[in-house]
Amino acid sequence: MGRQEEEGKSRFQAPRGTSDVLPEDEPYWRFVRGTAERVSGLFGYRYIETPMFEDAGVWLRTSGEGTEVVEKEMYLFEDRGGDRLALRPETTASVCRAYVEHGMASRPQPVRLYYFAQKFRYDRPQAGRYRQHTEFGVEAIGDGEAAVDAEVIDLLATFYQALGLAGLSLHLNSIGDRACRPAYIDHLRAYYRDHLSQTCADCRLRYEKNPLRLLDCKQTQCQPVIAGAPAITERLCADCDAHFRALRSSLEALEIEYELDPHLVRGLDYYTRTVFEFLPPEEGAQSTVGGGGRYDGLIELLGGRPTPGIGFGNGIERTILNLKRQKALVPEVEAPRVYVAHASSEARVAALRLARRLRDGGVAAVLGGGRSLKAQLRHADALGARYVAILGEQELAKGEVTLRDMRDGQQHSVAEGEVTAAVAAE
RNA sequence: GUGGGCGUAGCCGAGUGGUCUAAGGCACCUGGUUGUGGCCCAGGAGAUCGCGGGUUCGAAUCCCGCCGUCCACCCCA
Repeated sequence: MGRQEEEGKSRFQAPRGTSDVLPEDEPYWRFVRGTAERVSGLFGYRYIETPMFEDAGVWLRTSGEGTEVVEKEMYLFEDRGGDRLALRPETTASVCRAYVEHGMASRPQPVRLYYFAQKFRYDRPQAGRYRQHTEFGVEAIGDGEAAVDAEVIDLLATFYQALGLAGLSLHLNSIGDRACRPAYIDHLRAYYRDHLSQTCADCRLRYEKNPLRLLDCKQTQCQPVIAGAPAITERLCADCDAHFRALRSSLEALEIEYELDPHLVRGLDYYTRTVFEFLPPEEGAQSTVGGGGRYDGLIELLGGRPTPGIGFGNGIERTILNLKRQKALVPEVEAPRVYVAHASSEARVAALRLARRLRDGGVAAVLGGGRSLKAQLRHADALGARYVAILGEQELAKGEVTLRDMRDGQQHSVAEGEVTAAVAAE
């Protein structure tokens, strides 16, 4: 940033990995957000908003030391008072912090929350991956039943359906809990110990730091090793196994198709049992549109009583990317209904007043002027205005307005007081 | 963080060492007489050729660094 200031030459640009949402994209954002709110409401979820930055400990303590998010992707800073803060890299921990802080354990359980939030990660950008992105997410805290897992997945599937996004596939896995995962990891390590020489360099690191990730490696040389690796779903403890079975039968009852993916692992350490992702049909690395899972130990890590929870995050930029790819139709944002033109400078004030009057009547009106009537009509056309109200000497003299219908070019005189009604019809 | 591609007006894009004080299209503005859109016609404005340095008599065109972007890895939404 200092560069531009020092040199005083380059123009400013949005920081790497960030972007501006321009009016052309507004319809998409409006549609996606509106749909998210509507579907969340249908499922009884209430809106929550947490700060964009908080005590870095919220994430340092919960996300896991070996994870990328904590190790190198957080925007960490110290404020003027010396507090160690971080830009929100992940929303679940924030929401859980709020749950604990506001004593939500004393509300009817589970507490169902949804949010629209920006997240920040210092990552190398590419298509579908940004340093700032927006997420629609949901958390159901306080109920460990598999039925809630199914509900959360159903909510996300309903959201996609309402958007008209087709062809997404749901990948599902269970990664066990504190009772059975450590034993599984031991098994996995034992298996890999004999195969490390056949794996890629990254996998040798994963073996040490994040063994579950071994299963997710895409290197071809590692595939045979992965294929022979023990599956966690075959080593779940009785409780986790029962939970996973209950979830699957719930999904089947809801007729939600899923694909069991024993290699599905999520990036944060706090996940337990259920993990899932929705993937679009297209190829590409940055493909996951939405994903989530259960986090039964997270509230405790944040100082609350042991409380189960489950949620998902859905990337809005990726959602919109997919809507565009599928050429989905999204509702257009309405063009102004009336363009108020004035044909003489004497009529300027009258135009101002007419515009005000229209708006008072709930009609969207854009004020023209400052150029020829021809130019104003051209302008009105470019804006897509349905009507042009013309005020000039003639109209002023009679207290009327010439109202032009831009669809067919028909125009007629209307008394000034009747313009709103004339234009509002239909 | 690693490897690679790309970077010419708001957008698309020609031009790859001199004829470039940079083509064309879209968009924008004005006009085509006297108060009227969309088509057409004419005109206009708009370019530090991403930024900085170097090579050369001469660079948008070659080299280096930086920035940005895209692709793959990594990671994830």
